Amino acid sequence: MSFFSRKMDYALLVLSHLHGNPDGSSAREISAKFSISRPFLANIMKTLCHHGYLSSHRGVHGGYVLIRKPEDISLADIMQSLDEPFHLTDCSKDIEKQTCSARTFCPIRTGMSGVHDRIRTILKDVTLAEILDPTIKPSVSLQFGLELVSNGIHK
Amino acid sequence: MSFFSRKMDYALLVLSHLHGNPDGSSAREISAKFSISRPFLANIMKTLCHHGYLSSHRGVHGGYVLIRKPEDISLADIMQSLDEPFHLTDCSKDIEKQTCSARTFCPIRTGMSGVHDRIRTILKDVTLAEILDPTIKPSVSLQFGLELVSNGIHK
DNA sequence: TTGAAATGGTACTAAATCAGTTCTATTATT
DNA sequence: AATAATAGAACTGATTTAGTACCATTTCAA
Repeated sequence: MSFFSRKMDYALLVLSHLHGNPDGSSAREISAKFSISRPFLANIMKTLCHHGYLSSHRGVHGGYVLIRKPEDISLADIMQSLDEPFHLTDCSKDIEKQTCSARTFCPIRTGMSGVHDRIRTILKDVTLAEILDPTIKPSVSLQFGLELVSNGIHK
Repeated sequence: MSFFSRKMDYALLVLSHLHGNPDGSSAREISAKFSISRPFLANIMKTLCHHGYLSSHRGVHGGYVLIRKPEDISLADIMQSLDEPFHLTDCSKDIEKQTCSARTFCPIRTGMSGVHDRIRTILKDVTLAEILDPTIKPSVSLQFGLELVSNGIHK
């Protein structure tokens, strides 16, 4: 198994694509471009919209627009929205709840906690902005706000 | 799903326990101490032995002994021995094989590769020595070699 | 010499998770 | 009215994980 689920991977693809297309794009368009299952991708985009990353517009020329700044979207955020929060081992959750039966004598508890924190730090520090390929720039800058988006897609 | 499989988690437990018990220990003993399925743990210990982390001794007072130095065992090593090498996404493998259909225009390829490397670095850098609870000292030092191990367990 | 306790090796199985599908409803454009 | 999009929910198939089961071999001790 991979560290990132396909949902996670596709979500990053969607967010990156939408960053490069500030006028918005549809599930059909993106699934075609990257040869990805359309309904599966559509579900992911619904979820991203639901969690406030995207705004949506229904109807014939509908689609989604990225409404959060890439610097404000961390990998940890996306993971939590689509799958579940990062945890190193099954017992990470038990430890938080103090239900691990070996908690008083577990020889790796402290060490694992350190590893957990180190990976978690990466996931919180790395944002979409860092993932974006620097050769791909948005065709219309978002810095002036969504009001400037040409077809007026909004939520 | 957790980042580390149970096999991985239990393996770290086994290695740590054996470090604290240089005379060796058996699957029965460890499974009892940590309330873990014995046959499952036994399989993991077989694998660890097979990959050269442990030596084994059959028979009534048999068991396993840790034969690699904790500083020489990285998390990446253990992961590779028990499950498979770390990879960030499914397409990590495709990228290596140049079979990703979007490789020429994938907007996240470079960025993901960077994240992959950062996590991989942690897994290669963190060793069993760092995981071990510093308050637990082996009762007999291994620094003089296995010949000194009291019951003469060897492979 | 026999029984118990350990590993060696392999194959198998049940449950959980992931990836993806299906269906129906609603909205908007042409 | 037809079409193309999202909204939402339930469902399914395939894969993976976690754990079992079995039998053989080795060793020790009574």
